[in-house]
Amino acid sequence: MAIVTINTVGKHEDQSVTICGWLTHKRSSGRIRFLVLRDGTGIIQATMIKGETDQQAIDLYPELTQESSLAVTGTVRRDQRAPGGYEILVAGIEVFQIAETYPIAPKEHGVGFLMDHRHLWLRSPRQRAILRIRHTVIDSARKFFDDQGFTLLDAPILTPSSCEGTTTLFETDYFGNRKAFLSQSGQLYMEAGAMAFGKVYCCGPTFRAEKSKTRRHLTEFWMIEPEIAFADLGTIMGLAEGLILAIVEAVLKTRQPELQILKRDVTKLEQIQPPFHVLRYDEALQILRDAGESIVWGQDFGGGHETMISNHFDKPVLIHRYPAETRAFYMKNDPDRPEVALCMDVLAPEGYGEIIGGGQREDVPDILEQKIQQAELPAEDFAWYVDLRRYGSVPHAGFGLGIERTVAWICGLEHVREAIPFPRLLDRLHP
RNA sequence: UCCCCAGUAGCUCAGUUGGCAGAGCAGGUGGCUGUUAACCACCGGGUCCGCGGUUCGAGUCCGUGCUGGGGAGCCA
Repeated sequence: MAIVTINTVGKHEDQSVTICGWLTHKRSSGRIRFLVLRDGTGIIQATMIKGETDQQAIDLYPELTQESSLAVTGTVRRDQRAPGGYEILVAGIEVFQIAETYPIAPKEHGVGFLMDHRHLWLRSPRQRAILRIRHTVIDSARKFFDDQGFTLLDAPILTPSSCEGTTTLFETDYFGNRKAFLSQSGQLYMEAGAMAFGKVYCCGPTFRAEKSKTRRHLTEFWMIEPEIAFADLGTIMGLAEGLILAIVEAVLKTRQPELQILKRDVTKLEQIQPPFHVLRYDEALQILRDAGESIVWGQDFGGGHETMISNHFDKPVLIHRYPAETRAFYMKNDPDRPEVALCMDVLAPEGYGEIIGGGQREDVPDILEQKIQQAELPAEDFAWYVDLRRYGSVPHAGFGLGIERTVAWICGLEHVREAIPFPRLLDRLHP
């Protein structure tokens, strides 16, 4: 007897199969009983009818609780009344375990309760849809880079000092007399990689010990960060557009059922077509001023500002050449206009905010050293980084794409916490 | 760190002017010959977040602490 998965059950019409899965819920009416099974690939209804189903299985029905693990054997039948079009006419049931009373009832629950039960919440259709889309986002992004000759280069998680210097870091004292920190970006290491491989990217977790408590923030989140040698700001702006297009295309192509579960308006995703809108910081500033915001040149945009800008457009917006003051020390200033940096952000549509940040890196050793000093960073920690400019320095650029914000945007989520299997937030570490 | 909101049954919530603690779901029992979060009847289930105060009387009003949620700043 072949064990088949629910998504392939249609190929076995009128054949006897075994399905291994969990009972999501059950119903009965007189002499007919229904089990709804989930196996990770789909959901199917199993039907027990007196006279056609083994009496032993029918007698088992009252014992079967939500989330009990079962192997159900029976005949695959096409039936209009069954969700999914097919059902199993049960011959027999083998029980792996009768589950205890399951905390997550088929009804609405509060966020706090669901977060406390995240390990079980993952079983619900909505969460599975989101996390499958996350898989596709990461997978398609990696394919995009792989196909263009990038090398995956994993960045370290434990680092001797800050990549950016400003944000709060997670500290560990494991390394004796010197502190170590959890990485907040793999970028500096990708720059070293770009000088070795030409084009590299990393994809991994990053950590920010900021006391941020908003729907866009996680304490631990994932980034995919490409870095390219012999490249300038324009190169990576094109790369960013191509990456987002590739991700959206892959999700639309392979995740329609999941988007449907999420009730996502796919027309919003279908209109993500090239070319994206490209604005200078000054132009974005003008949009805000026209909307009545009193914002002065030199100020960075807040979350509300980003939403206002992105609401002007129906696809992602690239904003470039922000005031250098608002950017990290490693950004190269525009030689034609030194008060702005050769940097760019990509704002997702529908108010999802910044999903990409990047730019061209400072490639002159003396200027970089000055910037490190101005940022009041310990020179010795960055000596290796300056070395990259001493031994064959080249123009190079890269960016980081936030996985969870991208997933939240594509899925149309209210909060990034659902875009990662086990979210770590301010004051939330469990489960 | 700051601002706003909430905390009542396992879960989601209602609880009037301060006057006997409630419903739906989940759980249990029974019924129903095709259900779609099935339905119907019945049953069990409470530190009303903690502490202090006002009052004849507090789930309700006041103070305070804790927990959770939303937002700001900062960021992806």
